[in-house]
Amino acid sequence: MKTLRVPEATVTRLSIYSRFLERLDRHGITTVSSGEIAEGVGVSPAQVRKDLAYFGEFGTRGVGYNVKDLMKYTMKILGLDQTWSLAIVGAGNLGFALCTYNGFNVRGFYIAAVFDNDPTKVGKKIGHLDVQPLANFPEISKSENIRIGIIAVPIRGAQEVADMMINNGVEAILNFAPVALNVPEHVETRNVDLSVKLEILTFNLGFRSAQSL
Amino acid sequence: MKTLRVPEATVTRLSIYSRFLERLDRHGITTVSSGEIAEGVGVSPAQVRKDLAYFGEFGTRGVGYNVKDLMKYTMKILGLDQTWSLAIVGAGNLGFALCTYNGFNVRGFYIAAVFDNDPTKVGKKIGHLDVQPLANFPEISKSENIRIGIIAVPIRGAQEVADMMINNGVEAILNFAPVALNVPEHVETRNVDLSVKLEILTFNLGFRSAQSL
DNA sequence: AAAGCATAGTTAAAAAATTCACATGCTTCT
DNA sequence: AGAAGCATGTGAATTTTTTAACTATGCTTT
Repeated sequence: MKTLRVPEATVTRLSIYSRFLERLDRHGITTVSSGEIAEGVGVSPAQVRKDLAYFGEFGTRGVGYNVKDLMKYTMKILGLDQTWSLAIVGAGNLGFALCTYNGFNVRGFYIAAVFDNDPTKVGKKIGHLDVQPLANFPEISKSENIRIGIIAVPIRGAQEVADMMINNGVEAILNFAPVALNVPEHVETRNVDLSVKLEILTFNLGFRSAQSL
Repeated sequence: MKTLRVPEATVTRLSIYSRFLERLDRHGITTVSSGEIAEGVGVSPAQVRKDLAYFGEFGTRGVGYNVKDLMKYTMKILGLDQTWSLAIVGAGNLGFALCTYNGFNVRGFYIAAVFDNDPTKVGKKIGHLDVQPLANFPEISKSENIRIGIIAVPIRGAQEVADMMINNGVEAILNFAPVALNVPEHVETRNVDLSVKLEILTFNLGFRSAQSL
């Protein structure tokens, strides 16, 4: 089998292209060129073509790409031709926001359950969900076929939650706690760190002044 | 002047190192090696040293780095030796979560104001803040010296909000709407896209199965 | 039907980022 | 004081990623 490592940056961009195509489709646009995609998402046309080339040939020379088709292909590649059930652990403000965030549903994610071990939160309603005690995780993750977990607890609890998830069959974790999780090799994790991007901005604001000295 | 472009990945990691050092410091640890930092944040020791080398020599050969000092240096480099006033536009769930998120204060960010033009939201309290109508942005951004704006509105409103921010002196924008903003060259923007990382996970879950066919 | 045009796909070159390996220099121990 | 040990800092090598240039192909128009 042809084993071709796909750069993570390519996957990231694919996700962005995919969303952009969705938007074009909603606007009734049927055809798009690599240049237009590039312009729309802020990369180079060559980059767009190169990224897509990892996965096949999706366009028509001289014409461009069929929006609907390419959208479907990209979603398929990203594994979004199925619905993924998610479990969120942590029903604080962040957990709450994630639960009510609409962007997930649109992309085929379904938040199946929210957990917290704070007794003042357990039982509270978030949208159509009741906040569950952590003790219910094994049962629910099984019945809902949870393969992806989201950690929205403070640093101190994050590793413990991760371990618990993994013990219950979770294969991938999206971690909002700013800490590197220690996980077995077969488990995928990615961190979302809300202040990193902000600090890139402050770095650049400062660096620019330094440059002009 | 020595002009040395610093890779964005380096800045990203610097932010992560910085937070890790903060944590070590809170635990009373005074000295740390590149290897320990690397282990703690999940990169290679050489990477840590290389990243730091862009900015100077902060360690002692044979010993390592002084935690407190390196923490201060990294924060200084990131521009966090001052308090940054932020304005959030969008008081939906995400805006709310961002307002109440504690991680920002810790790193020297201060949320000075929240805006929304939904009349049902204006005037509501989020923490100590009243949600302001967008019309108040010019006045408040001036009096609070807002240089960084956060966009937490849906796609459709994002560009308009960005334009408005820029017209009022905002120099950097953190954008949570999944769309590429069109901004003048002197304005820095970064997007935070909550579903991209999730889609990297689903890609990897699927790709792994594909590999083992 | 043929020619021209536009854009995808591909290969090669360039640039960027990471890793490697070692020389350097501080600290400690004898 | 000297030697040994250890971890930094750095220049070179490697790998990865991006950019650019080129080629091929399908559509449209004449």
